[in-house]
Amino acid sequence: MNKLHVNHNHYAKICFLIYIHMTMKTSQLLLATTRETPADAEVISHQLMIRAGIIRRLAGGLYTWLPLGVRVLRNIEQIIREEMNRAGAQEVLMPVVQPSELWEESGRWQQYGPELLRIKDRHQRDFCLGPTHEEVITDMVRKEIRSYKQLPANYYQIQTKFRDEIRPRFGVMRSREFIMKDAYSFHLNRECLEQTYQVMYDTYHRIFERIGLDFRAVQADTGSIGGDGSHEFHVLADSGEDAIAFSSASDFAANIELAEALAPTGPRPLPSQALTEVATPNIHSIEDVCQFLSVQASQTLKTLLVLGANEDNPVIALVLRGDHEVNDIKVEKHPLVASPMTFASADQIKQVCGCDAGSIGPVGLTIPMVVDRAAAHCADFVCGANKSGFHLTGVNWDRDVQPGLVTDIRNIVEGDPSPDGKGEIQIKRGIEVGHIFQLGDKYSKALNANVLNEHSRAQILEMGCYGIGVTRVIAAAIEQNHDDKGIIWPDAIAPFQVCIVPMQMHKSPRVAKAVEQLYDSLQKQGVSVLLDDRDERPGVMFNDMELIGIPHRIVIGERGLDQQQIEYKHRRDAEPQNIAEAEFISFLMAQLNK
RNA sequence: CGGAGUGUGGCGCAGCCUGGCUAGCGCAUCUGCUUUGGGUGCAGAGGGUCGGGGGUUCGAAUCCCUCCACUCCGACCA
Repeated sequence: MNKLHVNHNHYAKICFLIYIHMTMKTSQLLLATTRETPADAEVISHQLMIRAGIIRRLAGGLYTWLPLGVRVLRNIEQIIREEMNRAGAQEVLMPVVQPSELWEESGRWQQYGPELLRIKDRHQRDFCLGPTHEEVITDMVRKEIRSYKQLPANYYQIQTKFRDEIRPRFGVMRSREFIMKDAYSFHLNRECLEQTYQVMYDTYHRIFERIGLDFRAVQADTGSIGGDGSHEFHVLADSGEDAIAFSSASDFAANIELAEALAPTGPRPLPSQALTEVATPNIHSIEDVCQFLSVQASQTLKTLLVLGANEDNPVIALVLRGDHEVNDIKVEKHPLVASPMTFASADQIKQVCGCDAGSIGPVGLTIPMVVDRAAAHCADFVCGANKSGFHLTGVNWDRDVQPGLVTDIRNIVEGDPSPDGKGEIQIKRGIEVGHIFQLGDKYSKALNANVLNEHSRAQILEMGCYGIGVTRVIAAAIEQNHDDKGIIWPDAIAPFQVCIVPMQMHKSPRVAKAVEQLYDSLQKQGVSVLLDDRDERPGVMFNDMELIGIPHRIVIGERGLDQQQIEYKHRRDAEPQNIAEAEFISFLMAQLNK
């Protein structure tokens, strides 16, 4: 009995807290809207976040979240928490500041560049601000998890990260400090990892669907972090920094860096021209060559010299069609080429080819040559003559030069066949908001994270890691949902679901009474409401509410009350509609549950 | 890292080249009036060591030196 009573009080207290959090009057809220667009904000989401009073810049790549912004953040975090918990993950919270020892154990203290912000404490001990938490979580697991019976396990946190970006820009889209949900799973074997990976893949779909974003999961490169399977989750937006290749006919989607460029179909055309050397004084770039010789870029070949992976072949030639771009990720995977891909110096070029960069070509080269599939399919092409100021025309493989190693080393382009054999490639831009990896044993091995298996043998764990850029999701949501008046929040993450804009409330007791009544009953229904109780002109209030993107707007004025009506308009509607006062609450609840 | 640029009330800018009254303007803020279904109008007020330091000069926001901060562009040329 006593216990129940206590619980009841506790429950009432929680309700009260939520109550306060849900509703608000503008007179109590830091509504920091501005009429003018900041000069340094380049993308629309950054401009609107500042104008709507969501963030303020403190220093380069560092932002303060104002009350309105925090409400959006919390909404997103809540969705993520619910879905992660539902997927069986457990929440933890790890330090932002991390000791160098762990990073030395994993080898990343040396590997990471200046992006890792290193600091010393008063005892001159080395620390860093965590750009990610593989080391810390692996350390936790190796200390806490002893038995295979405790596996699999998935731990996540929602926490601040710091990466000292070369050039922070676009507001919170590429900031130095940002909030991330990162999760790390641990398994006895790869099959188990793959299962959890699939669960996370599905969970991410649920999360981004609930937030209300138009997104795609795409196959991605595993990057420097290592491992096998990886998907990126991209919000589609023209301002996105990443290019994604889609098939027009199937659900194939991959980061442009990873999508395989297939060989052109059909046999290579037969030679029809004679090999000719032409003088091309001061002509270097493909563009110049095309203009000078009146040929298409696709009829030319460019030859790049990069450093080799071993001393036997210090310089390697890469041959691509003039209109194609080299893909350094693909190139670095080639056994002959040094990783990271590094261009040969001018001196090395001179030594190997006997000419300047700009006149290099495959004909007569004695170093190993890696030829792109599309380049290998060209006939009667133009290329450098390995003689400064000269090019060759009418060049043909086999007849004039052996193609050597033919493979895929370029970026896929629009119109290429889809790698899965269905349809053509289309390219769209996306904002990366999530990334999931099968890490394997990279960190668990380095940090010796093992458990005893059923045979009482120590066994290194398999790991997966799963990130969501929480703050970036907000910017991406705005990029995707705005108009010339401001933000249009998806309902699930809006700082308030509903706003009430009263007309002349401070002069009309009748309006004031109707407004208070509605505000109270919506509060009781658990609706998150913002009441604009400022003594401002209607235009000011309308503009502010539209700028900050509240999805549902209620207007109460003498005019409507005379006819027992209340005005409703969704942020996306062109025109408001008048609803009978008596039915208004049920009407609104129906709108909210749409 | 390379290149370009900026720093003047809370924000956005003018003034600087050609040194000289009391450093201006717009927005925002405060007061009063006005107005009230789409950023209204009028009047008034507060708020600045002109990024820091040094120098030239009778006199420096302005010219010179130096330091700092920030922003933008570039980092595949073949």
